Amino acid sequence: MEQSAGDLLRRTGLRSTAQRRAVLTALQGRPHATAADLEEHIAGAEGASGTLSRQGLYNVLDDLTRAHLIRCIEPAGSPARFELRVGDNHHHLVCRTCGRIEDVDCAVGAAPCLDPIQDKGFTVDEAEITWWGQCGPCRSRAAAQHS
Amino acid sequence: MEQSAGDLLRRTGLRSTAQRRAVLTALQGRPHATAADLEEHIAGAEGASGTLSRQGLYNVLDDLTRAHLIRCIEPAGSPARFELRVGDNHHHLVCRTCGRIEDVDCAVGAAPCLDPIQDKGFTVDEAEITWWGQCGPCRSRAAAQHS
DNA sequence: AGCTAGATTGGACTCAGTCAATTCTGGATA
DNA sequence: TATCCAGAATTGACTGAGTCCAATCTAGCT
Repeated sequence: MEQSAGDLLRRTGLRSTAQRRAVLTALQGRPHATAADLEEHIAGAEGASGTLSRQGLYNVLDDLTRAHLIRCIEPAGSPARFELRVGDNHHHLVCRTCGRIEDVDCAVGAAPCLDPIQDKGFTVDEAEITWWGQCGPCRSRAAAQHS
Repeated sequence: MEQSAGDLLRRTGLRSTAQRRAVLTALQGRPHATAADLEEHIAGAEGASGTLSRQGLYNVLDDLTRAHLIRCIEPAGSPARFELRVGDNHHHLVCRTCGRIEDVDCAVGAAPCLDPIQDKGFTVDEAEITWWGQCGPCRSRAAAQHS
């Protein structure tokens, strides 16, 4: 795991540093983590290198994003969130009540929404879709107190 | 215009205050304005009430948003932006280079993207689409210096 | 004209992220 | 395997955007 993160980095021409490996590892099983989530997890991680400065974290996230190893999403009202899934044209469902985020696969290319009806002279390179609503648990909780 | 803003407010059960009327008026012809844009415009407006505190501005924007008189969008990397167009299911094109935002009409209900393929138990009430790319002028400018 | 719930103000504060100068280190080279 | 240096990390001050709270004001009902 550590090894594969290192390979991944080297393959994309980035140096394999403890900090970058730690961020990649922390993101596994922690989809949509915020910078604060990662900072906390890495600081509390047992094992060798358990430190990473705030600035360092932002640098790493920026480097990995530009290398397309991770993706950054910023739903309204939330700090930036990061995920390992890249290049699969997936989108997001966000719960207005608890902020939970779920991935949603979307047909690539075929869906009309991926091509704006009027492109207004823009060269479009990405379509980002966010569905807003309420997740099951929050809906149940709201119904239970039927006020 | 002042009058119609007042009517609009009263019709939705909100008090017609100088500050709220000023914000609604400022938003006409200023689509996708940020809070700072509005603050500056209102402070510099000739006519009677040219003041509005920062907190007041955010309160007004919040009130108007909850009354569905305006809509708030927050493209990644940009402060919140406000617009008068509501309830018409339109979406946005954003230029990665200059930040310009254009409205794009989208087929209501019919487009597959408006219904997530997997809803993961969510009750979805809004689909928000942002197309990212480069606008015509920025593309020309970039091509001109063909570096 | 008076009253009061609702609206606005001012000022301190938080949160997320950035800048700049210095120090450190991965990994290519000799 | 030791050296070197461009790329990476650290520290700490700083900014921008928005929020909190307590005091004051006012739209519009009576």
